[in-house]
Amino acid sequence: MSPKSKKSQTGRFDSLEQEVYLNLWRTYDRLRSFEDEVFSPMGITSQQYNVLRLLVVHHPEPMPTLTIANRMISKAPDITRMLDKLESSSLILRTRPSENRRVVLISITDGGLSILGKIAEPLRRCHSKQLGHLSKEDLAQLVGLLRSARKPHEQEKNPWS
Amino acid sequence: MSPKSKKSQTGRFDSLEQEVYLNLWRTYDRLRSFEDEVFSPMGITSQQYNVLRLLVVHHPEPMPTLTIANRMISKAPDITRMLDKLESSSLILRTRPSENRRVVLISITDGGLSILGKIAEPLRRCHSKQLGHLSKEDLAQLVGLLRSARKPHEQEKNPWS
DNA sequence: AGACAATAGTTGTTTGCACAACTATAGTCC
DNA sequence: GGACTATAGTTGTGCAAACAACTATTGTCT
Repeated sequence: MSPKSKKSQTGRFDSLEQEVYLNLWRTYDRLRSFEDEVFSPMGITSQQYNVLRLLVVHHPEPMPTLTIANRMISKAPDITRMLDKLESSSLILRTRPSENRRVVLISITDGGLSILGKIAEPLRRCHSKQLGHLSKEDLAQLVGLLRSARKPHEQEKNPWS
Repeated sequence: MSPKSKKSQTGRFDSLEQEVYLNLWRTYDRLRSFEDEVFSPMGITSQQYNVLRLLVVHHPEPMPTLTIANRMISKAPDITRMLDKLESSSLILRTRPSENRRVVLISITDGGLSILGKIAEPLRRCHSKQLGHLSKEDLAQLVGLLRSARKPHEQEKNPWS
């Protein structure tokens, strides 16, 4: 057996794929901490922020609960309790239409809109702290690679695919 | 105001940096679910697997608790309880040396080594399912971009920088 | 030697995440 | 039109993560 056996290709990783995955994990973890600094003083989590953001895009149309869950960045089996919190802080409103009493429609309130307004600027600064050191070309390339990395794992007709 | 105002550059994102971050999050989340399928049948989490992996690299030398915590991929404020679980499944061993009774040295047991052996092959398959569809060039480029993305946020003398 | 600071882990508590089982409402098909 | 299936949310439970406060041990300084 030469010194060039199976594992020597990537140093301390078992495969190039593993190296990518672990780098992805690490990078996500490092960058996430910056976002947390923006959201936690406002009393919301990044997942909750994402719900509000989805609602703004559709505003003034409301969205059904599970439609929101499916469009979340990270999947949300706990959507009900999450909306509970947003509702109790009066950032969203729930209504159950009489035409179809199965669905629960969610809409954003003025309070919700106002929080988004207050967050916008600090969040922009946060993203620039996270990644502002990369060139536009690198950023664009990174988006492209990430997209093709997860492509086979996204279902059709999903906004992320 | 032309239709090409501030936000039109990236469609539904506020900035290119945000687009990268959200893509990073989404991609990490999609790929993670595959790993979970490998680890949970073995009764460990991916973080616990990582502890074992660090220990193997140093084996047969033991490692102090906080050294492990610092080398983890995602930071681990909960390291004690995590090691508790590994200890109660007899995958690691704790010793408190009499020369310095502040530190707790952790070493991997035969049971721990054996679990790693059993996981190796399914994990390799998992990584290939996650990212096997990308070319070696794309993978290498992705690692490079991820590394430079988090570079300013890693401290010196950290194995991830 | 005694006070103070630094190091190394542990524990308390709260909050978030995941999976599965459950309830309620609406549509379908003899 | 009553049984069956599909859809839309909700709840129960257990485990993992985050942050801060705490204990124990060692090193330092006068």
